[in-house]
Amino acid sequence: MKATVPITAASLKKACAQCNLLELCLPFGMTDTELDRLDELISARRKIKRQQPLYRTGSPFEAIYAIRTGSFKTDVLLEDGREQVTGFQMTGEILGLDGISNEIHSCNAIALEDSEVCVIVYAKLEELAREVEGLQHQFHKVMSREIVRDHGVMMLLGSMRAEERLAAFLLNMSQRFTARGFSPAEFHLRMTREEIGSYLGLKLETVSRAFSRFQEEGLVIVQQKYIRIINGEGLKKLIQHQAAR
Amino acid sequence: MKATVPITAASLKKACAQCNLLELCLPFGMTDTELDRLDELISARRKIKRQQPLYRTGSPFEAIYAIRTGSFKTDVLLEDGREQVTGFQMTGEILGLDGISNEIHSCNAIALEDSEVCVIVYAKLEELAREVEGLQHQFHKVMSREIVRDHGVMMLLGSMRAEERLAAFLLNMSQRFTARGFSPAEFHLRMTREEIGSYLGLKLETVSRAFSRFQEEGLVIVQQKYIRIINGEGLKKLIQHQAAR
DNA sequence: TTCCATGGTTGACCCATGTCAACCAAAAAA
DNA sequence: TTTTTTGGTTGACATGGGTCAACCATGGAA
Repeated sequence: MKATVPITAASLKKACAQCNLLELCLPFGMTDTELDRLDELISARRKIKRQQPLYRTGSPFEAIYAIRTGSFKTDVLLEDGREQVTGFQMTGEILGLDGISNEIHSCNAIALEDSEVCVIVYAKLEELAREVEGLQHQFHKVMSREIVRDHGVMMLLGSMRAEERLAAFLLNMSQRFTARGFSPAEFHLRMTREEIGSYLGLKLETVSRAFSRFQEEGLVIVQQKYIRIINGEGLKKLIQHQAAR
Repeated sequence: MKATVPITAASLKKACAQCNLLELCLPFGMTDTELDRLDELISARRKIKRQQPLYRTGSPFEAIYAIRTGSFKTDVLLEDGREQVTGFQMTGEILGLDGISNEIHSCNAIALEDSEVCVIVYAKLEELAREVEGLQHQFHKVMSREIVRDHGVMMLLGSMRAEERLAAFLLNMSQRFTARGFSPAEFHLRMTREEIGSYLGLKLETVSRAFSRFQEEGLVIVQQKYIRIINGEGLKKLIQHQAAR
């Protein structure tokens, strides 16, 4: 909690109502009158430096977080050091839902770049959700969406081959950048090959080779973390038509 | 909805308060006074025959379900026919949370044996959760637990080798049977090798071979779906000490 | 500017798991 | 009962992706 910046009432007034991430974040779909009530919800903002944790496995759960700027990864570690990246999160997305079940976080959330989050104290969220129907509903949707997303990742990990996984990953990133007003075809990845590999259940060499093959086939242009999608349809076909494994 | 059995007020009065699955199900941890209010929540029960769907991908979402008897699998299908089993559910566990996000179910829920569920109309649940704090809290915990569980499966799929996955699966089943008052060491699996394989991201032959190897090593006794765990510690060690892959 | 550290690429080789096929066992159907 | 179907086991072989190693590129530090 060290880097938490408590914010004056003035600066956070209309925190959500004025935020340009409204459409992507927890308050999506709420009415204006409902939105006004959200001002009570954001108690503070917090800046996290690149590579620093927002929270760690085992730390007590007291808040969830909405990403204002930057991006994160979440991961789970095994005793023997193996790491499984369980997700990459971008602006407007919610972190910390894993903590509700046991009042302890069950994964690490690490900033991929210097980032800022809105701190949503969970007790306050529950309280407000009981009064504001739209907030309750949206919060449930956010949790459900996370479950659906996780099922998609299981599909990736359990049933797809290396190139399909990477193609699905790129299309997913593209779609999320698009939703944030960036180009669907051109973006900078914030994570390393190793982190992509961990997420996709592959070794970094395999990720690197798949990128190279995509480039050879004219599907994308890759320059380290810079990605340009040349043939998005080709990537989609790769996923659909590839033989079962 | 065809097989839904609307139940008379009398028969469902105290539906939850009297249910012996209380400790495993949604109402866990609620106070007695809170529990009394749950009677309004269970609108009907529904019987599902083995192999029949409780709901399907794409069907409109209107309720979640608590399993009273029997068990289910949930799966996601790709256009090309590939199946990913995303989970196996036992008594007291909640099905249908995937539907909240888009008001459409995003997976299939199939009965592994003749089963019965309590139908919890979602609109009613939200309504009641706004009034009954304990219900709200428990519901959030159930969703969060599902997210944490899914992360565990990602760990399995992304970072563990075949035998580790199966060992983790067996230990998980054992633990869940135990929680339901059955033997930790002896149980009947309700799913086929193919379904286990799909869940674990393996082919059924690989599952079968891993079972055989466990048996050779004296860790378990396997007779088709009947499992007897001889050396649970051995299974645990298998997961912890196996070299990274 | 040069140096160093980190991250990325590529090649050669290997092994865990997939594929294909035969056969067996149990349960369901006739 | 016998027959059929479905599910499970096992073997032989193939291959996708892992492992190990060398090298390259980039960006930050000095």
